[in-house]
Amino acid sequence: MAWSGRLSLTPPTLADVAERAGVSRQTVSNAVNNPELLRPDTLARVQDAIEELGYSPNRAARNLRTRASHLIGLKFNQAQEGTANAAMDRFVHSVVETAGESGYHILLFAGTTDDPLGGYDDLLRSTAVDAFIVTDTYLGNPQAAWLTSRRAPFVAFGRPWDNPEATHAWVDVDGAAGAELATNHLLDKGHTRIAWIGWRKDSFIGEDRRSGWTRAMHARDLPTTGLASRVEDTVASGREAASVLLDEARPSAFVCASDTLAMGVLHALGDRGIHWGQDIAVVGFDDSQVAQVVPGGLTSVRQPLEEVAVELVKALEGLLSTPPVAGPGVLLSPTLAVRLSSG
Amino acid sequence: MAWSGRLSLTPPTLADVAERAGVSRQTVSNAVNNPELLRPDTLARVQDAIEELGYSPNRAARNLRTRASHLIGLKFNQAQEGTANAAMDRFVHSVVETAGESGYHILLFAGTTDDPLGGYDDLLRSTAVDAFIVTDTYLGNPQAAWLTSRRAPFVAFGRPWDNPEATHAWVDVDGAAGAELATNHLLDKGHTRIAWIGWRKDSFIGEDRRSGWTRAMHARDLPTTGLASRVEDTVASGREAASVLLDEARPSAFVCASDTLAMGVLHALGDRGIHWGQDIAVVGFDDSQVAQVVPGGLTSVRQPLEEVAVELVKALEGLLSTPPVAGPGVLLSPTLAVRLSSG
DNA sequence: CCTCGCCATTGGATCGATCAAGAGGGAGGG
DNA sequence: CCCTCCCTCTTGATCGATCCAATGGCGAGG
Repeated sequence: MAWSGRLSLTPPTLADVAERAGVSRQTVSNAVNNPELLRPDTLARVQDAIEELGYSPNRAARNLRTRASHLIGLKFNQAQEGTANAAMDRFVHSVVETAGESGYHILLFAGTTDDPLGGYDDLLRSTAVDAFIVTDTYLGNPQAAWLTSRRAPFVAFGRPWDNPEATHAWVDVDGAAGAELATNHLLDKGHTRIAWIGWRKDSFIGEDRRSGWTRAMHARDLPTTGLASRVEDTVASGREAASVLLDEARPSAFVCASDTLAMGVLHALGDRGIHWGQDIAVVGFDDSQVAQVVPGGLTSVRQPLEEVAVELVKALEGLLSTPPVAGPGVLLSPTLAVRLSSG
Repeated sequence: MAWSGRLSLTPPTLADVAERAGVSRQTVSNAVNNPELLRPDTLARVQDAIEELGYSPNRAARNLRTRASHLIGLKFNQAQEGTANAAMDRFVHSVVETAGESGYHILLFAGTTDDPLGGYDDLLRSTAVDAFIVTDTYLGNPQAAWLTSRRAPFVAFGRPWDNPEATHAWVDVDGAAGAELATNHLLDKGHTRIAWIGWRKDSFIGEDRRSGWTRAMHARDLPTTGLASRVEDTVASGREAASVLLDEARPSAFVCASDTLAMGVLHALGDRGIHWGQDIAVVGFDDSQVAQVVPGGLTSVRQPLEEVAVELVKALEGLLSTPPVAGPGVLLSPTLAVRLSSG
């Protein structure tokens, strides 16, 4: 606090504290970083001086010497307009909070989808960040491989689908388990003809989630043929797919790979004057804000993003410790937020 | 690129480049920061060396010497669960992108609502950031005053409602104009009994938006008495308020201070079997994802967050230049995203 | 041909912290 | 009584960039 009132605009340095406390610079440094090395009375004296001067170590100087910035790079991907996938918001918040507790801050940088490596290179070379958190591990995304080749420490939110040999740390949510959870929820309610609306076949995540639906259906000896549709992740596609399925397969419930698609289903049901929730059940995926506020509420699979953040930070701490500890992948289980759309 | 293949894990330094190019360190520094000072042939030689070695200036060292980190602090506030206000997502993305173009990165830190100053102090004292972007300028938030007293450079997204004397830079969106836009849109469609559902009276922002509705109504000599309700920003409150208004005031349209409240209205209309859009029009505020994907779409006032980001960064650049240039406040106009809920 | 002035370029000091050794003093063992 | 060891604290060097003042070379003018 103190220095803010002084005329000089430069914050106090370690040397200032040392002088005031009548000790050497190194002793002040130890008081901050290795208090157990000091005699209790000396420690107290130094801490008093720190308090009086309002001293806080200069990060740039510390970073320069220790070759660590305590910053974690995260590319901020904006949610697509017109979709319901607002997971980034919750995820980023969790990461910021968890990382903060471990002494790390999050540095955001912009990313364009057409240049997936943009930004990483510069931050890495200028040693601006200690590590990265990589989020979009969609098919063919070269980030992980590239970062590995650069020996850059990073942790991925998302499995390395296209490369089972990948050795980097990752954390993911079991999408199949989520879809299974949703399907079983509907099965328990007595539904037998449960349709699936998911993403196009080239999406590993979509196929993973779909497999959960298949698994749950087959476990009860129920057929899945003709009950699945794979489309783009837009409301319009979901609506269209639902419409076709309603005509051709007469399902009594829908499980969707995203809340966006689920909204499309609600739309299609509304078109026909069908009361969703009562007549036909719908379950979405991601527990977006949309699921939460749509009248009645949309039952949706909720990813444990807070846990994901905790695991990511834990993995990062392992990577950045000496010697680095590369943990294996972590797979977390989602939960189901039950609302009126499933009856 | 080159150094990634070397055995040594330390990136090349300015001295390495200097040696390779056969010039002094200062010349390399100039090649990077003041190329116009060098003779063209020298510049080319140095740039070649930089390229060959894959050199990028070490940020910590640069930050230490120049006393600037080129980082902007931003407290990341998570959207409330169960509300539709996902503006943070769009806003942060815009800021990250705009700041990036000016050579700044965004450093996120966590904030708890009960300790509004948490995080600021530490970042400021450790000179981790050059400036802050402050977003939640709700009533009684001490951030702005506190930062001013610390002489910390910052720009606010939001007017200093409770202190007209405040001299800091700010950027805001004209909420009154937004509500007026929405109301006029409905008036043009022939509605005359247009209700308002807004926030509690102690919200400056809420009262500002409300004034736009009043202004538009009065401009056409239409009454507003009995047509307004002020509640908490939740779906349930909006639903309840709409229900009461429907019984007591019989409006043919609703203008709401948020998409969350508008969703409550849709809910109330659904309860009564009223077809929103056709029978009764509804307009929300913020153009959240919810407004975009709800069946038919919710007409909503859209804040020009991209422009806001541009103005914020512009103001920051002024503040951080030497000498600092403190711009006045900037007030931007929102637009209206028209969808089916308004007919 | 020599001197002056200008501009590109150089070498040393510096930012503020931590690292790596080393110094001083008291306790314990021979 | 002396020596060793340990514990606490100090001193000088260092991280890699930029600032500052000074040097060198070159062309123009006398």
